[in-house]
Amino acid sequence: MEMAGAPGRLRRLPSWLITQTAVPAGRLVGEGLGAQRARRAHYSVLAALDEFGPASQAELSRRCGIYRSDLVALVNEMCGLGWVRRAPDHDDRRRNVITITRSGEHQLRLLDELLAGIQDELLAPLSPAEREQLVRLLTRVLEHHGGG
Amino acid sequence: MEMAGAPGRLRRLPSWLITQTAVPAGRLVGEGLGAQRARRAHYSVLAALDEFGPASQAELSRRCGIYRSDLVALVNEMCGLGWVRRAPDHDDRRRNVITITRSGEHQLRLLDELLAGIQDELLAPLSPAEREQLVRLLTRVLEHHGGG
DNA sequence: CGAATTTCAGTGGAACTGAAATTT
DNA sequence: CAAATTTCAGTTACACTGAAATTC
Repeated sequence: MEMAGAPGRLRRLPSWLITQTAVPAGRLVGEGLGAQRARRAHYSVLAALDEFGPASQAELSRRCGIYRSDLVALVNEMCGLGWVRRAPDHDDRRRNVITITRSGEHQLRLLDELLAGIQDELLAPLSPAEREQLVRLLTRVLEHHGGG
Repeated sequence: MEMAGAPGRLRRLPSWLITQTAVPAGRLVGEGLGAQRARRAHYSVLAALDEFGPASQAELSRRCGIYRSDLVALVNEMCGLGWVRRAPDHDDRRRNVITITRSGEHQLRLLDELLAGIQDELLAPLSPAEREQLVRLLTRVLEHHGGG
């Protein structure tokens, strides 16, 4: 929403700046992905499968920071959209093996380009050097809190 | 949750870093405030009332970036906790005037100290100069997207 | 009349918890 | 037996929408 004249206490509070910047970030990404019938978690799973190959839902959970419980419905959706396949793992029958499809790979490339444009929009006021600096700082904060 | 080995596509994506850093930020703030029976929005409203004086709910909505609809329940809670008072505005009978109480001012100071400690925890890996740099970069991004 | 304010009743994605069933 | 995996059934804070009633 449009915010006018927030209190100085908030404007100077790093945690507030981070969560508040996450609002337009999430909105831009959500709108962009939504136009391709996708959400953030979909992209994360596609990226993990593309980078690390077929994986169990538990592994996807760890790689993507998505709860195992939430992954069930997510993989259901992605199967329905034809982006991944779910098959039982015959070596460990507790597991499912999730595999990206051709269609999923195509979707991933498409979302890559879409998201690149969204980064430009989100970080419009920053120079390339400043964008890198922001990425470096956030990466260190995130790694410190169990993200790495 | 614990995340291990996220895909490079995600780790390099600024929008992902921002929304992902917002998770520990929101968790730390939520836990800290929760110990004082407070939430983020409570602090925002107290800060706005302290800095700008008594205000209508619509003004608080604009200042804090909280929807007018959500402010109703919020102010109800804060009245119940004794942090603010709600009174009809006799000059404009559409409005309520929300005023911070002594107890609310005391609570605000308490939350100020609590949140200062949480910033230290959140930004632990960054030097003071780097924290300022992060604040400057995020401020510019936020102002560009209607936050200022 | 149009516009602003308060309020109620919702939706929807996201983060998170607890537990049951199965298998290792 | 303990530990891991999948799945289901929730909860909670948050961002957001739509509309009614009242007043300016």
